[in-house]
Amino acid sequence: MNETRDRILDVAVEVLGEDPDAGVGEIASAAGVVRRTVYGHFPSRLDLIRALTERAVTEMSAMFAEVNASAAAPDAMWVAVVARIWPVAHRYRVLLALRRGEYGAAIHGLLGPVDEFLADLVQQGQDSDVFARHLSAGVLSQVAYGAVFAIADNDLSNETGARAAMITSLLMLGVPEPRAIALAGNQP
Amino acid sequence: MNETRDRILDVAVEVLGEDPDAGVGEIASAAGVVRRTVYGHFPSRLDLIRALTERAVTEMSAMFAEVNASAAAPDAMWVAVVARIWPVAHRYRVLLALRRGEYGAAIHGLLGPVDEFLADLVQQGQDSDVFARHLSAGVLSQVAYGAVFAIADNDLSNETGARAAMITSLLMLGVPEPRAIALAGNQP
DNA sequence: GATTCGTTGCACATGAGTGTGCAACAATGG
DNA sequence: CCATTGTTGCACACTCATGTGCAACGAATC
Repeated sequence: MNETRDRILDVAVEVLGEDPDAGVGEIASAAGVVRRTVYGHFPSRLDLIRALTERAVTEMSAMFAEVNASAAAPDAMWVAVVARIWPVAHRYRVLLALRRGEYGAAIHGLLGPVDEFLADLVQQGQDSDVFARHLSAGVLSQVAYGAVFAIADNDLSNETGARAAMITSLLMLGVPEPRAIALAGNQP
Repeated sequence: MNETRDRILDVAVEVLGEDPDAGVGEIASAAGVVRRTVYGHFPSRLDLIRALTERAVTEMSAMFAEVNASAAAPDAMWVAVVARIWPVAHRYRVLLALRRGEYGAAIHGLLGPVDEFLADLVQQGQDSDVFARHLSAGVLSQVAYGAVFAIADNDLSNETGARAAMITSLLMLGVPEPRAIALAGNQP
């Protein structure tokens, strides 16, 4: 039965979001299960976190593929990405915390595809003069979606928050304010 | 003799910057001292971190007072702040990590003055229509200087990095690109 | 030379988290 | 009814960081 396993993963992302150093015991309790059961599904705490991250990355990669298929302009694609990430951004903020911390190195690799896609998107934007070049595509993409998650963390995650996250990230990508506001107006 | 005590604090900010969960033992070794000695100066690990934070806040507050005395425009003051923070931004990135993690609540209070100053600065900028209002002054200031520290962390902390951090943070504050570039040109 | 002060090197207690082993138990389905 | 499978509830060993106690040691000071 994968039901329990799935519930553990669901709850783990939540608990670890609250406290990235939460123990297996806390996760188990929150999932309404005993610590021993968690070890039945995941040999070690690291395996749990790995499975958790892989799951999130898979989800996001699918979303990226969808957005990529739209073949829109880079800034419009960025807005589409933020719009789709936003509802679960607060949930997945743990990914940002996980790459620092104890298992940082192990997790960093799993997040590779996500980093790549965003860096590519920013690169395309820079190549077509839609995004600015104050920073390299790699760093700029990291900082920009770092800002999105930071806003999701500080602001209440409501509708106006999504707009604010879009506009703020677009601005720091070098998109002029009028166009940023226009793009944030019509979310797909 | 405060010489040892100071060295411990110096080294602690560095070691904790590498790994916010570093133990007292690691800090002691890095300071060329025995674990027991650290406890001689700081009753508990929390006391160490508190002293460390207080020291950093004191330093930054003095800098803020200086910048504030210049009575320049908010965007120019922001540039001045980033210019002065930059040389030690990589060193003080631990402060961003410390408010999450175990002692987050205890540290958060100490950082109050810093948050206040920056929020006030952004608020002034918004009041005088120099900064945009996609976000409240409190959140916007947090996200903006979060971006500065993120850039200091990812980019090599060189001269061009400082410019990039200024421009990026100014952009997300809503400063138009031409003015942002102009402001970043002449660092005091 | 005696004293003070900071440092050192242990030993020790404590607490918390990890991971394992094993027996019992409930539900599911052949 | 029986067998499989997942869960539970211990007990246990292990590691690791924290914090304390105490004797000894070295250097500077009186």
